[in-house]
Amino acid sequence: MDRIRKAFEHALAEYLPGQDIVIERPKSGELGDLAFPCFRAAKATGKNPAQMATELAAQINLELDGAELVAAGPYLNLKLRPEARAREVLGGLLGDRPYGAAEKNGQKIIVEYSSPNIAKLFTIGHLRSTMIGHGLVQVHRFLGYDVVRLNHLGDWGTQFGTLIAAYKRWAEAENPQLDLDFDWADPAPDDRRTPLFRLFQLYVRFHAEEEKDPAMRDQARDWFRALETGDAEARRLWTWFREISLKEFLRIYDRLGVGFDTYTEGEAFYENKLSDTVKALEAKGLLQDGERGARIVDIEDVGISTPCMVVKADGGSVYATRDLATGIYRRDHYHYDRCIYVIGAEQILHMQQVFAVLKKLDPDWFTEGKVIHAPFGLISLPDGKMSTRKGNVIFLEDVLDEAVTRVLAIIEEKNPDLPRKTEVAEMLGIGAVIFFNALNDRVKPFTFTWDRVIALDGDTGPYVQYAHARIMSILRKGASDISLPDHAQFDQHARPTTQPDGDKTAFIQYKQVNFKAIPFDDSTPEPVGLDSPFAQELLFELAGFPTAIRLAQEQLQLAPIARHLIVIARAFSGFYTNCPILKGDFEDPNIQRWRLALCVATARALRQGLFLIGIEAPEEM
RNA sequence: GCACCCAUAGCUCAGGUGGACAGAGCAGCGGCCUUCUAAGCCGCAGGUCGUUGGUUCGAGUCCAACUGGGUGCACCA
Repeated sequence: MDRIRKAFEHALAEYLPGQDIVIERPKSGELGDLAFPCFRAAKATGKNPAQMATELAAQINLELDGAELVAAGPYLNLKLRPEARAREVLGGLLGDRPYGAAEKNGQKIIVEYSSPNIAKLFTIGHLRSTMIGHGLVQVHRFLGYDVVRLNHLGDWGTQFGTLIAAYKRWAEAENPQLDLDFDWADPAPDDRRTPLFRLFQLYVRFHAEEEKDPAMRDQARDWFRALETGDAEARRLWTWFREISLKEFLRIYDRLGVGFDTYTEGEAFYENKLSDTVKALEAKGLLQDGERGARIVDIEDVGISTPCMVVKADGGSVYATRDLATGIYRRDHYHYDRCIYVIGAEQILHMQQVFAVLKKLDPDWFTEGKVIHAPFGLISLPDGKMSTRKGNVIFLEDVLDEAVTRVLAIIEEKNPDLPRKTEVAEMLGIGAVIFFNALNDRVKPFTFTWDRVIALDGDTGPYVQYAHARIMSILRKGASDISLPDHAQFDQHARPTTQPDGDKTAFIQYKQVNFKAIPFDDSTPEPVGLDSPFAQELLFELAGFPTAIRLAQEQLQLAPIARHLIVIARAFSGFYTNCPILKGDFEDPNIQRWRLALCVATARALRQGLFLIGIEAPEEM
C-alpha cells in the first residue's frame, strides 16, 4: 500500500505544485483505499473543493494497475479494484517480514515502567504502568528502535524503617522467616501464603497502630536512619525484604509475560549519587534557599509556580532528588534518544518539575521531547481511592484469578472437550484483563468494577482471540497446502522472558506459514473469490493496521492498536459468516485458496497486534 | 486560592494534525445454531456532543468565560 500511496502523492504533487499533500484513509473501504481531502488545496487556488475533486479525478492519470480515482464530494479517493486490493494487502501481510514492522533505525529508547514498591503486593493499579510500559516497549521494537526496559524499583525510603520496625515488633520473635500465618491477622489465601504477603500485613498493621501511638513513627524513622548509615542489621533485613518481594514480582511478571533488562537500578541504586546531583545543581547556580532552610530550584520562568525542592530543611533528600540523579545517570550511561516514563497522571506536576530542572542543568541534552512522561489515569474503587496502607485495595492476582475462573466456567459450558483447558483459560482470562487495560489506556481515571474489567463479550480480548481461534480451526481443517505456524515456536517468540538477557525479538516470526500454492511475486495470479464487500472491508481494515501501530508509537498509548484489533476481528466475523471458505461449492478451486490466504493474513495481523499489547492467542478455545 | 486533566446515547467509551453521515460495546427489545467454534452474526430503539460566546467557508475537535467532576500544589514517595 505504501507503493500506491507514494504514486498517489507524486501524481497529486504534479498537479498541485507547492502544496502540502496529506493523504488519509477513507472512513470505510467502500469509498476507496486512500483519500485526498481537497479543502486546503481548493482554498489555496480559490476553487470549490468538490469541483476540484472532480477535475483532478478526470485529469490525473495514475498509471497504476487496478487503481482508479473517484471524486466523492470534496474528496478525491483512490480506489483499488477488488483483485488489486487483495493482491496489495495480502502481499504485504504474507511476506517474510511482520506486517508493518520497520527496519532498525539506530535509535535507542529507554522505558521506565511498573516500578512497584518493595513489600507491597501488586494491585490492579500496577497493571496500568506494567502493561502500558510493556506495550510501548513492544511497539518501539516493532518499529525498529533499540529498547531498554527499566524497572525503577521502589526499594528505598522511609517505608523501610516502617517495615523493619514492624518486623522487629511483631515477627522476629515468633515468625522470623515470615513463613507462618500471624494469629492477629486474617490468614493468607491459599495461593498467597508467601513471606511477602505477611510483610504486607506487618506494614498495614504498623500504619494502623501508629495512628494511636505516634511514638512508633520515631522508631520507624530511627530504623531508616540506621539503614542509611549502613547498620548491618538494617541492611540485612532490607536485602531480605527486597529479595522476597522481587521473587513474587517476578512470578507475576512471568504470568503477565512481561520482563525487564534490569531490576537493580531502583531507588536504592541512586542513593550514593544524590550528593553529586546536588553538587551539580549547586555548580550551575540553580539552587536557592527556600522556606525553613530547604534548598530549591526555581522554575517559575518555565511556567511552574511550585519550585522543585531538592534538599529538605534537615539536609535529607526527596523524591525529586532521586529522579534528578536518575535522569543524570541515564544520560551518562545509556546515551538514549528518548526516555519514556510510564507513571500515573497524578504525578504530572512532579515529572514536569524534574524535567524542567534537568533542562536547566543540561539544556543541550535534555531537549524538547527527550524525556517524556506517558501518564495514565488513576483507578479508584466505587467507594473511593485505593489505599495500600488502609488495606482497601483490589489485588492484581485476585483479578487475574477471577478472570481465569470465569473463563473456565464458560469453557466447561461451551467446549468441555477442549484440550489444555487450564492454559487456554489463563490466556483468555489474563488476555481479557490486559486488553481492557489497553483499550482504556488514557489519562481519564476510571472506577474499578469486576464486571467491567473482566468482561468477556463485546469489545474484549476474548472477542479478538475468538476470531483468531476460528481462523485457526479453519486452517487446521482445510489448509492442506498451507503449513501452520509451529505452536512452540510461536510461544517462544510471543512471551518475552523475565530474564534480563532474554527475549530480544519483538514480533512473531511466521516463517512457518508458506503459501506454496500462491507465491507473492510478479507471477502471482489475480486473486479470485475476494470481491465480496465483506472480504473487501476486511482487506481494507487489514491495510490500516500499520497506521494504528504507528499512531500508538506517536501517542505513546496502546488504545489505537486494541481498537483496530476489534475492527479487524469484527470485519473478519462479517467475512466469516457471509463467505464460505471450506464449505463452499467453488467452480474455481483458487477461490478457496485465496479465501484461506485472507484467513491466514487476518490471523497473522490479529496475533501480531495482540502480541504487541502483551496477549497470547490460543489456537482453539 | 492556583495549576493540570476530564465532560459525547440509560451505562462505559471511540471520534490523530478542524472537514465525507456523531460511531462502538454493554444494558433493553426482536431475529439467526441439520453447513467452516452462537465467547458469534443480523435488526430495532436510544444523542440539543456540559453551558454561553468567539475564530473559520466549515467546530464534538481550536480559543475564552462559566458550570460540574477528578488530580496535584515543597520537607511522603
